[in-house]
Amino acid sequence: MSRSTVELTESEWSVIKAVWENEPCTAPVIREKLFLPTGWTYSTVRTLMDRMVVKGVLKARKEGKLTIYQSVVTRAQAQRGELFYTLKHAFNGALTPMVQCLLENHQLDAKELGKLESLIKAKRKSAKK
Amino acid sequence: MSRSTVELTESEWSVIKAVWENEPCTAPVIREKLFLPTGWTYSTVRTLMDRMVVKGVLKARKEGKLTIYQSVVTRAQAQRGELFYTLKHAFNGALTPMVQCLLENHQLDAKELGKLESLIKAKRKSAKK
DNA sequence: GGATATTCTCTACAAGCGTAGAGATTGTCA
DNA sequence: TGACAATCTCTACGCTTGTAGAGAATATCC
Repeated sequence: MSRSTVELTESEWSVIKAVWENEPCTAPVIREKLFLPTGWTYSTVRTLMDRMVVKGVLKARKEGKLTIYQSVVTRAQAQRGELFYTLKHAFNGALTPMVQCLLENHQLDAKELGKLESLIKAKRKSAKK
Repeated sequence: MSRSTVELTESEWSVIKAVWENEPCTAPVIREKLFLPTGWTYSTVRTLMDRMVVKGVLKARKEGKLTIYQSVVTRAQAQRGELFYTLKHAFNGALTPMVQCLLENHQLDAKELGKLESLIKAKRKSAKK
């Protein structure tokens, strides 16, 4: 697990999500996918992607005149990074208040609540041994 | 509830936490509190705080030559902002996977698990009616 | 009333980020 | 072989953020 916490901006989140769903892929493909929600030009998308390569969250290789991009950071890694950033800064590392905040400000149906309960049960079991 | 989602940078989190614990207070007090963890100079802290006033997360009033600061955004609001940002971007709004990620990457003792369970139970009860 | 300490104001600067245009290359098809 | 179309490269510019110094204003104490 190569860590060292990933930090992504809002725009970078848009890009990397599109990459995850289309990789390996070129910048024009990503621009295409993001055009409706963002309206970004090719230049914008390309700049974003190249900066993400520098940051190490994407990698690029040349194939003829095309540049092919792939993710370096997995979705799970990025999620962890974001979530633990929040846990640390907003909740001083305390998990329970975080979950509490989540529950208090979000509508959940019985089904989802049940799912959460079984997650906890499973966790309890795995922790025991 | 005055909302419209708050966004704070890492530095701003440090500042506002210190403010919550000391308000109403002056910039030198905050600088004092943050000096050990950050090493920031007075100028740095002051600039940060004034920018936060412009953003509307702090407010300032003059009292003689002193400037007294107070928070505008509550801890709960800031936590919600941060948490829902993460929920939206990293988890596409899906709460269960978010909690799952949390549980999978964090050590929890039986006591904490129990607490989480009772949170869920309480939620279920309040949702029912 | 001058020396010291405290706090303030103003200005600055480099890096990061959001956004994009201009023009060069290259591939393709009539 | 020339006209389009697709893609790339390079450059830029304004805003935000992290960080802070220089010097003015004010209070304080001998």
